[in-house]
Parts: sequence; structure tokens; C-alpha cells
Amino acid sequence: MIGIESFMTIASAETPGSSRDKILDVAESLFSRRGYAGVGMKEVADGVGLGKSSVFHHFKSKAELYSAVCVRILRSIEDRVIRSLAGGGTPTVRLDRCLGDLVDLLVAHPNYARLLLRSMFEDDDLPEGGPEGTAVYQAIHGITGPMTALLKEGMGAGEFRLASVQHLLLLLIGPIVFPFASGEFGEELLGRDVFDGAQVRRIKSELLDFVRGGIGAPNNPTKR
Amino acid sequence: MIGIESFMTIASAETPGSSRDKILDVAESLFSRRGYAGVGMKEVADGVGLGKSSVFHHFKSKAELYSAVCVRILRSIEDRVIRSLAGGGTPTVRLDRCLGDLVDLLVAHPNYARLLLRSMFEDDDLPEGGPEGTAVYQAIHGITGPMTALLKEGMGAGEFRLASVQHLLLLLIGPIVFPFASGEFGEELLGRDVFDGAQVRRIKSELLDFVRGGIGAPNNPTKR
DNA sequence: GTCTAAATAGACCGATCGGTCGGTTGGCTC
DNA sequence: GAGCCAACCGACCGATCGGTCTATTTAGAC
Repeated sequence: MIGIESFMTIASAETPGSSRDKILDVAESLFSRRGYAGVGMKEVADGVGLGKSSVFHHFKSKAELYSAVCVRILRSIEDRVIRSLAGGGTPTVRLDRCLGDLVDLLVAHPNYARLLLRSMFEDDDLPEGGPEGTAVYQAIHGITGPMTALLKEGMGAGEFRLASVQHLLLLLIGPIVFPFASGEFGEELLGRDVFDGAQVRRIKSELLDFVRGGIGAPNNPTKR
Repeated sequence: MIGIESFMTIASAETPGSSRDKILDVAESLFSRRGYAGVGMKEVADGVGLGKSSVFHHFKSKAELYSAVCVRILRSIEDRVIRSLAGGGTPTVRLDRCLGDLVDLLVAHPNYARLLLRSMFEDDDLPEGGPEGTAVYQAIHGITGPMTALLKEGMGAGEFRLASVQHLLLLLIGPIVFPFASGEFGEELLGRDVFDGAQVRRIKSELLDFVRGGIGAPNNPTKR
């Protein structure tokens, strides 16, 4: 029984339309906008149309709810990255495809970018040490792992500039995620909504150029 | 009298060691770690060694305190950027110097990167429309303005790849700021503290290579 | 000394916080 | 029918929230 239950939790067999799923949707939107401490359980409950105690029936604490939201997002990103990189092609081709797919995912779910950043740099939000933290931890590794492998392979093949893969990865995350987390700042800088179709295309193409130039080997014909 | 007072406020003649200044220091550290909603005024007061009502004597509301913290940081970044770009040299040289100086500033004040990101994408934290928001708004423009001008000049001189300056700037912010806001994630990725001296040097050099490649004109000898 | 104003403290306010409790449905199985 | 359990709710809890009030101390100007 315990085994099955924990399996259900891990596999997160969320039926779309279920209360649990609707709670996750509302919480995702709220947490991404105002962060962990900025959202009240009452607010989540109201957004779903339930009583507060009903929310606590599905998630035994606020920290667990926040963690579930983060894990759902991270897993979906992990899936996309893995599938992107699984397709064939040279490291350069695979990196391009992965970046494009990632941008598409962040645009399809406008909450993702902010919550992704939050889950990375809001260490002090969640009470540490709990099982919630480790789930997020694992999900993040599921993303960084394949990316690291790709960078290594590209360097080995001479397509990418030789550098520390870890430092390069740390540099790569910013330009991918930040534009879609920048909110009003980005909107005001561009003069248009960042998630507007034309802007997305523009950002995506600039991002690809930027990254290709930034990590490409200086004298590699594949680079352009 | 009113004129002088408002001048003092705007010029923020903060005597180091004064209570007001200590409050700003403590609040900066707390806000950067846990965000606006995650910090209580009691916590700030305790950190300074004052009573809560004494903090309210110096800042008439929590929003004003948060805004003052953000403005102080943004102004210091603005100063640094302007001074960096004022020095002579080609656009490439000036950009390199500016990036290096920015990294130095973010490292000298480990709270800056996180709070900078927060002030950009936590729109919903501050009650909008107030005068606090506009102060932050102006400070941000003081930073983006000169950077935009530099990018434009570099493109005109043929040193930078032709692109939309706004989109390029939006892409540039991420790799500069995120590494120093990444906290435990970055530390775990690198295996060392991001603010460790050796890591900083490494990140800085990788960042310069990355950005040079990313925005440099394809066939420009100045690029490398 | 005296007057004034800034700085501080503590007691207090209504509201909200995360979380619990007891109880009531409604559907499922036997 | 009886039994059961997930889902749900309203009422409630102690703690903390941002903020106010009044009173006391401190520092400087004259």
C-alpha cells in the first residue's frame, strides 16, 4: 500500500481536471508571480474554488505544494531536453534544436521561466533538508546532466570552444531563461509583450546566434 | 526646508554607521535571500538591534524600505556602468571593461545579483503605481540607457554583429547576473562557492569570451 | 539651563498566516 | 442495507503580519 502510494506520488498520475491538478495550476501561476512567501493557501483555495482545508487535504503543507509545483515544471523541462537531445545530428545541430525547443516550452507556459529561476535561487524559501528539497534537486540534475554531456561531446568534436563545461552551462542558463522571466522589464525594454509571437521569434533567432557565437569554436565552419 | 529634505532623500546622503544605513544593510541581505514577502519588519528590526517601531520611524512602510534597498543597489550599478563606459577605447574595449567591472561589483556585494533579478521580475511584489515604483524604474533606465548606446555604437562601428539592440541587451543580462544569483545551484554545479576568488576569475574570463563571441561581428579582427 | 526635534521602545491593533479539527457529503464495495 | 474512504467544508487555533500610538530618551541649538 505504501509502495503504491509513493509510486503514485512520484509518477504524479495527475488526472487533468482533477482538483489536485487544478490546485497545481493555480498555485503555479501564483507562486511564479509572487514567490513562495507571497502566496497564501487561502488565495490558492479561492482560485480553485475550494475551501482552504480542502487544499490541505491534497497537499499536507504549503512547502509540499510548492515543491510539487516546482517538480512538475522541472520534470516537463527535463522531458523536453532529453527528447530534444535524443534526436540525431551533430552537437551543434542538437544544441540548436534543444534551445529552440526550450524556448517553445517556456513560451507555451509563461509561468515556467520565473519559477525555474526561483527554484534555483530561492534556497531559503523551503525549509531545507526535507524530502521536498531532494525531489527538486533530482529534477534539476535531470536537466543539467544531459546538457553537460552535450557540451562535453561538442568540445570533444571540436565544434565548441574548449572551456569548463560547468562554467559554460552556468553562463548558458541566463540568456535562455531570463528573457521570459523578465516580465514588465522586458516588455518595457522591447516595447512589446515578450510572449508576443513576433517577439518570441526574434528572441529565439537572436538567442541562437548569440549562443552559437558564444560557445562555437573560433575557426569551425559548422559554427555558422 | 522641504526642498532640502527632498534633496537629502533623493541624494540619499546615508551616513555609514547610521541607523538608517544599518537598516538598509540588514534589509538588503534579507530581501535578497527571501524576497519582499518573505521578510518581516520585526526580523529586520531584530537584525539591526532596534525595535520594530524604530524601523518604521526611518521608513514609513515596508514597501518604501524595499524600494530604498533596490534603488541604492541600482544606483550603485548605474554609477559603475557609467564610469566604466566613460573611459576611452573602442566599443569592444569599453564593453569588456564594463562587463569586468560589473562582475567585480556583483562579487563585492553578493546580495546585488539576486536583488537585481528580483527587482526586474517581481512586478507583483510592490503595490504598483506608487512613487516607489517610479524611482526603481528610473534607476533601471539609468543602467539600460548607456548600455543600449554602447551596443548601438559598436554596431555602427562594425565591431558588433548587427542585431536589435533591445533584444541583445535582454540576452546579455542573463549571463552577467544569473551566475552570481544562482546560489546553491551554482555552487553545486561548480563544486565550489561561486564567489570564491578562483571561480570568479574563471567565470569572468568565460563570460568575456562568451559575450565577445556572441555579439562580435563574424569577421572582425577586433573580436579576439 | 531650556526648548525642540529626532530616535527609540513597548504595548497594542485588526488582519492574515499556516494548519487543525470535527463533521458532512457522495460514491463505491460487499 | 452497512461499511468505508476520499473529498470537501466551516470554524477555529496560536502566531505573526504590517502598522499605529504614546511615552521616554537622546542630542544639539540657543
